[in-house]
Order: sequence, then structure tokens, then C-alpha cells
Amino acid sequence: MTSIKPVSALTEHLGFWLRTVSNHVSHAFAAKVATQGVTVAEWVVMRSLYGKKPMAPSRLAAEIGMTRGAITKLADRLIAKSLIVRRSSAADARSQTLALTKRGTELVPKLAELADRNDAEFFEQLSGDERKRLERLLKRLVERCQMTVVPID
Amino acid sequence: MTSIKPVSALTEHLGFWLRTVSNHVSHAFAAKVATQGVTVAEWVVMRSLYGKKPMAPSRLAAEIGMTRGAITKLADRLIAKSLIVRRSSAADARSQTLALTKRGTELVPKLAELADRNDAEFFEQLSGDERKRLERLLKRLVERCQMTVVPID
DNA sequence: GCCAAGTAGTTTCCTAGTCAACTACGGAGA
DNA sequence: TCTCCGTAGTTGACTAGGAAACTACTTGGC
Repeated sequence: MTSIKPVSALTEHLGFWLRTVSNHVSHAFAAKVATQGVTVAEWVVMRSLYGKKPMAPSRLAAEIGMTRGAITKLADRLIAKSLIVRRSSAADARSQTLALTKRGTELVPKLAELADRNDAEFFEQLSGDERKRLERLLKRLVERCQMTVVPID
Repeated sequence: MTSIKPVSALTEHLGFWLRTVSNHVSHAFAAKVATQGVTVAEWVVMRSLYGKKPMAPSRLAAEIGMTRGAITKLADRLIAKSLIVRRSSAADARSQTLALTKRGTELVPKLAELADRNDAEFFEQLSGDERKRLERLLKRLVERCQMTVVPID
């Protein structure tokens, strides 16, 4: 018989609680943006393009921490929905730029509103003071652990 | 020309920072358990079976917040690695149980050790006091928002 | 005892990523 | 100028999960 050593429970790790909360918040947000026909990753891309000059897919990939392959497919989907356009560069035939369409540009504020509401929905369970503290702790971890890149999944 | 209204940045939401930290911690953990040939989801299943009586897949699904379909496939993978066994119930031909094999049982403490180390690696960036505070804030959110289920993805 | 409804698990189709191979282009050196 | 290397983007194979249809079995009502 194999002996059962006492090992730490899943719930003894801070990472567990972090993941629990993060997933709930993200799922709720995913459901909200889904009503506008977009995914969270698509929102991140759109927000990243908003109010900026047309941007190379590879730059976008680096900024939001996805592979170039993923950006190709994500861009295809957004183009299919007429939310962005892809243009190839005149100067360098290898490279392209992505930019929001009028429709895409108009959608961003609506999605931002949903993001605001989602955040409020969860974090208004905390006092203003607690929210500040949570933010400070999270940002401290980001800084000290050098978590540089925007999270998608 | 479509006007560019000022909208909130991605980084203005607490959910964003939560997701950033959570994803980094989870990815680092995924890399660690990958050295032992398992995924995070597989670890969660194995830990859930550890030190318990054989358990029905559907029960497991409920506990860890996955669909039954996902558990079927996950169990198939763990069986292929000889880490769990599937047995059909004598009493009810519809139902089965999953249980760790000897090898699976022996692997759990190793994985738990990796989980401990992963948590330490990140959260030792905070003081003991800060860790306590973070934990309290997260658990408060879990409670108030009724986040009942173990997170996987 | 039989049928209807419900339950357990599986399967299929779909989505959305990764990774790595591939194509096409540009640029620098012999 | 040609060649070789690096870079931009695409593609295909693969992974992991969800949703819902499907199969097989049980059970409760008549």
C-alpha cells in the first residue's frame, strides 16, 4: 500500500485564490463582451488599436503577449466582422498594418463601458480602501516579478 | 472621421492586474508540473483524488468546475500515463470511479512540492503581512461574489 | 412488468490558442 | 549582382476545453 503523506491542499496556495477570482472576473467579462459579438482577446486588440496609428501585427503580438500566428487568426476574425482592416505597407511588402474601422472605433467605447461595469460589479464588494490596497499589492507583484506583458488567456 | 472618445485603459481595471498576476503564476506553475509530464488540470484532478476514496467522474467534474466531457478526456490522458485507473461500478452499470494508481499516488507529493515552491517564488516578493492581506482580500471576494468552484483555466 | 423520464459517461463539432515549418521579401557583403 | 541571412506574416498539425447530441442504464409511476 502506498502511504498517503500529508501534502498541501490546493486552497493553501495564494495562486489558487488568485486564479479563482481572476477566472470568475474574466468569465463574467467574456459573457458581457460576447453580447457585442467579440471575445476578450478581440477586445484587447481593439483597445490596443484605439486612438493609435495603424500598427504592425508583430508589434501588436509583442504588446499583448500572443504569438504572431495567433494575431493572424485573430485579425482574420476581426476583419470578417468588419471591425478592423489590414493594409500592406507600401514601403516594405513584407509588412502590414492593422487599424480599426469606423465600426470598430465606434464599438470600443461600448466595450470599455462593459469593462468598467464588470470591474465595478466585482470590486465594489470591497471598500475603496481595500481596492486601493489590492491594486497596490498586485502592482507590486507585477513589478517585482517583472510581469511585463498583457495577459490574454 | 469617427471621434475618439476618451475610454478607460486596459490597465485601469483591477481585473486586468489580477489576470496579469494570475496568468504569470499559473504559467510558471504549468512549466514546473510539465517537467513531471502533467498539466495543471491533471494536477488538480490528481490532488482531488489524493487520500480519498475512488470518485465518480461527474462528482469530480462538479468539484473542479469542468464539464463531464472534459473529465472523460482528462481521465483518458491520466490513464494513458498510468496515473489513475477507471473502474465501473458493480452496483450501477452507468457509473464509474476514478482513483490514483500507485504511481499517481507517489507523484502527488512531488507535484505538491512544486506548487509550494511556485507559490513561494512569487509571493515571497511580499512581506508576510502583505501576503495575509492579499489572501484576506481575495477570500473576501470569493465569498461575497459566491465563486464556488475550483478554477482550472 | 413496462414505459417514460432522468442520470452517467462519451462523442462530435467547434473555438482559440501554441509551435514550428513555410513563403515572400529586404538588405548587406563578396 | 547574386547570395545568404534575417524578418513579416501565414499555415498546418496539435492541444485543451465547452456545448450539445447521443448511448446505455436505472428508476418511478401506472
